[in-house]
Amino acid sequence: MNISMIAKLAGVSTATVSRYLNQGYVSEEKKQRIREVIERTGYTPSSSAQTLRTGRNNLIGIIVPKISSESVAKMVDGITEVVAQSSYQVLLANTGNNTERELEYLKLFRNNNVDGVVFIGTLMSKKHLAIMRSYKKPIILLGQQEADVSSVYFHDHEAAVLATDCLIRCGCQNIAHLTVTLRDKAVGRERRSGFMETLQNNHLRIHESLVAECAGFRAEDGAVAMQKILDSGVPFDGVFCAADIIAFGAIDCLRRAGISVPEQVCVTSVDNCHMASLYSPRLTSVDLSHRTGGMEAGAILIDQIQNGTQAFSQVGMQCRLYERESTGAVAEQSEGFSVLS
Amino acid sequence: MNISMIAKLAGVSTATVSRYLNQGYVSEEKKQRIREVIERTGYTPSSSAQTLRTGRNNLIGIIVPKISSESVAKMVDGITEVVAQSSYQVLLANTGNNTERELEYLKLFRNNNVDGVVFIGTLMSKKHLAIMRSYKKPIILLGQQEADVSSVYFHDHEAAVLATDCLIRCGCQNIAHLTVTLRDKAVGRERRSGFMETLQNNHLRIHESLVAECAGFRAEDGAVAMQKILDSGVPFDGVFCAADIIAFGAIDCLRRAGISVPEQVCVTSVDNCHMASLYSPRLTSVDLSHRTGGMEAGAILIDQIQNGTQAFSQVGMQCRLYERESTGAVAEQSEGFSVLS
DNA sequence: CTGTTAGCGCCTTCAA
DNA sequence: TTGAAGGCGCTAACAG
Repeated sequence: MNISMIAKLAGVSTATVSRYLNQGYVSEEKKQRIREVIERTGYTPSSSAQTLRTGRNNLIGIIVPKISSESVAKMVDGITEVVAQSSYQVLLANTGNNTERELEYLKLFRNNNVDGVVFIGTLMSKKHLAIMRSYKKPIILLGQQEADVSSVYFHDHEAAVLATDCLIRCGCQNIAHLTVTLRDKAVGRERRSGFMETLQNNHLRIHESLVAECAGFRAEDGAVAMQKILDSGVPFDGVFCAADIIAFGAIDCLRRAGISVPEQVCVTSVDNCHMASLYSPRLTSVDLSHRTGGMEAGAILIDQIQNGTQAFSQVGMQCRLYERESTGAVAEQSEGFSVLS
Repeated sequence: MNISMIAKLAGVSTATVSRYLNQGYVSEEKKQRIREVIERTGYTPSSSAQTLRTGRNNLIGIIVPKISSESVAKMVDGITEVVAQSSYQVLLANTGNNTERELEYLKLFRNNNVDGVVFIGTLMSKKHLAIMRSYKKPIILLGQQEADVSSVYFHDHEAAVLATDCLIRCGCQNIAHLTVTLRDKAVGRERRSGFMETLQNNHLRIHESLVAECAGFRAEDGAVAMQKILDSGVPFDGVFCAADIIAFGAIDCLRRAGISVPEQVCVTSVDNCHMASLYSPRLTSVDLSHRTGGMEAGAILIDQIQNGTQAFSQVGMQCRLYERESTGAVAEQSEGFSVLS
């Protein structure tokens, strides 16, 4: 079933059907006939033919490091929500944290396939930036901020400030930090600098032994790092963790060591993942608006595709602190199980 | 840059270049020349032209209810891993638990776009089944089992048996169950029937007031249902929850009621989500192999596409019980934070 | 082993 | 307002 069949059945030319389908320079009478035939036959134009002819694919590509990461899934959820309201569809490339594959998909998408790309980046190499800066198609970097690349980023530095500040307000004097690799600009560098800066602004000492780098993004990595700090023997009364999952590991480690949260040590982190409000103790954490960030990135991308504006835009998302039990706060009325309280 | 440019530069015909790109009925000498030109120019064939010509799209569609659900994300992760090893790419449709949209995407994919579909279903209506059974293209149902539709499903019934049996082995005599809507065959009907059957086989009484249906898949829904059972006043010493997230809500509710897990009440559930081994108490849960199920579905689909075998295949995934603190078990050596023990 | 050729289905001038 | 016609880039006979 193709356009010429429809044309024949409706007694018009293929050009008229095509106009009907697109712009609409068609008399009311013929419109009726065409509409009727299309409904009766259930005809849908071939997207590959349309693409071949117009060069437009109606496809956007998303490159993610790991779809089974909660924050990544939230961002993708946001993107798909926005995209679903347009005529675009989403091509998903899940690289499994493999940097080489990221580059491959970046190239693959550029050469063919898609009208635009959302790239959820973690470790940005020179190669990544080179490709992105010379990309022929609209591309939005999501979750990281880099010069000369349109990006939707999260306020990692500010989030760390909020989380650290919260510890200080709780009376913590000796604050530890569980960080991640500095090669990750957002989670590593930005959050660490927010932490450092806040301590300095409050004239608190930064003890080297109280900063430990986690080997990865697993709870176990957080527990190992926490243990390392415990082993150092330097006393502390607060811990700022670079991510919730690390905080869970850290709290677990503290529990095993017989240290209670928040009575002896307060804990904060960043991400406000789903379990943060369910864990025991409920975790004080900073929400970065991952889902909204995804929506924003999707909207900007579609706008760039449709208006051909390659203008750089850098958008930072709001972040917000949720104070919970791990810093001694009581659960808010609005969240958790208010039904029961 | 198209195939005829390459042909001209290499001094051969387009057909030869095409053969080089596909089957390869080309002399060694011309192969060399073509390879050289392609590398120099960075040429990639236009996938839309290929699709138009061959009818093959090299695209598979995945329809999911909610990408930000952990189990769904795991399945998608599995699918993408398998698909990445082929020449196919993945089109993701995230319906946001909207049944109408599921049907729309099912049709959209059928009419155009894709060579095959993996459908992660939850609530299967007559319409769903009708469309799937008359689908012109290979389609795999993932996570549910239905007659006349190729499917990769999880052993929900058996998982419930394992989880319930575990409670009985722990000495529980009055076991409650937090279930979900029976319209969800896998999570609702199958898990409930596994629970019922196990009680009967063990000559244990099923008390109506000890079975409560959760309004949804949120921790809060689990907490509300648990509270309803508490309010009934009927004593119980074990709870089997239809899903981990429900169990977290239930445990939270019990904690607020001053009931300790596992000392007074043992808790088990199904999903073995990431937090199950991190929660406090660590949650005894049955793993359904979501990720492996995704890989299986992807592999079967690609096989069906490539071999044209529309033969039905029904594959059930393995399930496995992980006994943890919520039923009084000590953490296994192999999981959790063995580094610290 | 290689080149010529005829479309795949659609959109888009151009002329009417 | 409409129809005729060319061609997007590629593949698969077919003939050599």
